[in-house]
Amino acid sequence: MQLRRNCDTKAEQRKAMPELPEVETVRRGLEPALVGARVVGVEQRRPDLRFPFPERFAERLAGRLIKALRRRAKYLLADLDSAEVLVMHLGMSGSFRVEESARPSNRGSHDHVAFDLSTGTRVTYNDPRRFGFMQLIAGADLAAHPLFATIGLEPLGDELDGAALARRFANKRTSLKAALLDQSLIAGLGNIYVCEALHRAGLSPLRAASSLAGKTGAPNARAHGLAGAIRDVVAEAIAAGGSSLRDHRRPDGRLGYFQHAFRVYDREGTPCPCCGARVRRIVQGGRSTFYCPRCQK
DNA sequence: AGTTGCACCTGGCTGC
DNA sequence: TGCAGCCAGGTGCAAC
Repeated sequence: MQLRRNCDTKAEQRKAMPELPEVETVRRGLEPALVGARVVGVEQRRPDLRFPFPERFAERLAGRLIKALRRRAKYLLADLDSAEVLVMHLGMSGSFRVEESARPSNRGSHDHVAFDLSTGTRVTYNDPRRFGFMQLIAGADLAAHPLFATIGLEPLGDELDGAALARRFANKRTSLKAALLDQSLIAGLGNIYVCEALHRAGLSPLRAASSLAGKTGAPNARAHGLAGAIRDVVAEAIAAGGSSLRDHRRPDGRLGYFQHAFRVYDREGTPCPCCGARVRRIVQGGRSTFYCPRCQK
């Protein structure tokens, strides 16, 4: 099954970071395989990823029923019948592969964990850069856990609107770009979707985060526009199957490929699709920012 | 306290 | 052709 099509831009060939839409796509792909299944075996091939695996990781998972698979920000949360939650983060290059246990493909050099399920399915986690990690956390402690206690608004659903955005960004001295990347303000956005949302909203990444509210603190048109742009960009990417490109496979084992063109991300020097001006690349906080200097003010 | 910058890690690309 | 060196990025933590 080959889903790769011709790639025409550098971005499509090269970039594939699991931001919220990609993680949600992975969740939806893994859900049918995991939920309702029991873990019958865990093959853990190294002691750590970004962080060490939890103590007695395989032992604590063995025999457990997976009751649900949720997502919070960029985290996948598998609810177990032991009242623990398996928390998984894909880092920058993590991916899952689903196949039959009886006929597993050759072990990849970066296959770090494999879960064998009661259904005869094997789910393998692969992560070349090992920026991902897994944790086991008691369900009752999840909300207060340091990983989740300070996480910001979900861009999906109805909690993110202009007022919430303006409130969160009020008094921030930093740039819109940096504020949008801050997971404690808005959850799940990474470099790609921040660039895209700002372009869509027509706002400069250099603009002060605090400029989304008027003197009274009320959200202005920029706040409403940006909130809408974030929701739209994320929803469209999920609908398109996540912008999962080369080093990010969909959990069914296929290359996650889809029709999705970034308007500015990694398109330095190419014409802005809105006005034709050349897309500019700058560095903010050590990260590339791509934007249109004419459309985005 | 709020903000900035670096380390972690590896594959892929660029330039010699 | 081969190889060294740089770049990408999410997160946590150290340093201003």
